[in-house]
Amino acid sequence: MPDKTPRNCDALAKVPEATILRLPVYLNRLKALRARGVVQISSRELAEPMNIKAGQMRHDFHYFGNFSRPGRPYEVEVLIKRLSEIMCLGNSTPYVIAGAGLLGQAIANYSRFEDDGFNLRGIFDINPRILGMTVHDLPIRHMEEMPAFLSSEGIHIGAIAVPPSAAQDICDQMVAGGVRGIWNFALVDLSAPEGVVVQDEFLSVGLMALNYKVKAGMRE
Amino acid sequence: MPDKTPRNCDALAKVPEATILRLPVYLNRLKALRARGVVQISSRELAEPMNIKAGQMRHDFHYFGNFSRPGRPYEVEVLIKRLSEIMCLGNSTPYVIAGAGLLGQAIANYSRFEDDGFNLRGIFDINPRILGMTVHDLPIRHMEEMPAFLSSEGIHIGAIAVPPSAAQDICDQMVAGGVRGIWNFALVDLSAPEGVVVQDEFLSVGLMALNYKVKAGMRE
DNA sequence: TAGATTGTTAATCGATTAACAATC
DNA sequence: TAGATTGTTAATCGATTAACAATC
Repeated sequence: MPDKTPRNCDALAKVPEATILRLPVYLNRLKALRARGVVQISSRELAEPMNIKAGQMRHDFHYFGNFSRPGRPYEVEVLIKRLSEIMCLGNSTPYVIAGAGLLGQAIANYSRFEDDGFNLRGIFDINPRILGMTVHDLPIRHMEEMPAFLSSEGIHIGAIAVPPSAAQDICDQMVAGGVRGIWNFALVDLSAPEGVVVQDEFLSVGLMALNYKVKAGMRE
Repeated sequence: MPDKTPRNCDALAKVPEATILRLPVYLNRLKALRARGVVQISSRELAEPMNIKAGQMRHDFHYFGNFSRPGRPYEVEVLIKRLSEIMCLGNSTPYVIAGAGLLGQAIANYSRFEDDGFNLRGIFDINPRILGMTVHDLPIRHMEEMPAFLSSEGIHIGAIAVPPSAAQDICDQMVAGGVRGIWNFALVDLSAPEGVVVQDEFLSVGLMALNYKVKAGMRE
């Protein structure tokens, strides 16, 4: 069985968006299983607790070559390694947070991101009362320092956790500092130049969708 | 032009999941426009800043009848009203938060949810050092009180912002208290009985997907 | 009228599911 | 062998896009 392209981060092209969004879910689950001491697992045992069909998961894997051999279960460790490569989580990825309010601090202290290969390098705000205070072992710096900081540290990912009214300005500053990916928690549609990825994390969308499904379900 | 079904919350059935997830995005945008004093707007002006095609948005609207008349632009106020009805955001919806850490507090203080018709009624934790402290004008109560509180207040929606190891237990308690929709921030796959909706809000999925898109894009 | 807009259907595109050969 | 599993393709299903009639 000849090994198919693509092994790792060289993938892309025809990999569906929907698959890309499921890979992190698989990875999370696999890490939880590894922590419980699970070494081998079948596609059914892996997929079904996530409410995903085993065949769909195998189909997703198939975009990236072979993860096992027919008849043999998956090795948890192998899957974690392969999926981490595919998701480009190999070397530590530095990022910053703009906004040191409760949400910014919650993100900063969410240690799980570090297990996944992300490394918080700076957190910024404009509130003089909290400047210099420490969050997750980092001093809160003034927002004015951010663009130069981003350039000198070579950081390409930034999270925006500021009020909507300030978000576009912060976005522009991040882009000026060389950021290529913006994780946006502010409830505004940011405009960013071609080549900069904006990933919206609109929490109220999830809450509204949940509410809809609950109320729709209660009528049936 | 006879008015089509369904006017409001009676929709469902054949409305695609993808459409349901876009309605809150439209609603957010419309509220921002209203705040800026915009009264009328065309589908193009409304959709394109959200990176959504005007035709797709009209197609989405079409599941719920007519929002304007051919040749006439949309009235911002009318759209907000109609979309709010469709999303069942009419009367205030009570909810609770389990976990009063940074993330739980961030959710509690995210005032936007109130504009959207949600009403935080309780926040629970087990850490004795923070019990009784006030978050968003509510005392932090002990988790043991939660099921009875949920029943007596008739609350159907709960957010889980506790460590993954505690999440399934909290989920079970919420279900016991009558919750029908769980907004899950803990990185575990919860199992809940038929009829209970679990909406996962796995932040690390968004960060990993962003990282992938950035690194994939940088190679091209 | 001429240009622009919404409502609506048909055509295209993409994602999921089903099925099964190859393998253990 | 018999039963179970992965890899892989084809068939189905659902969502997006294109196109245009009706209307202003």
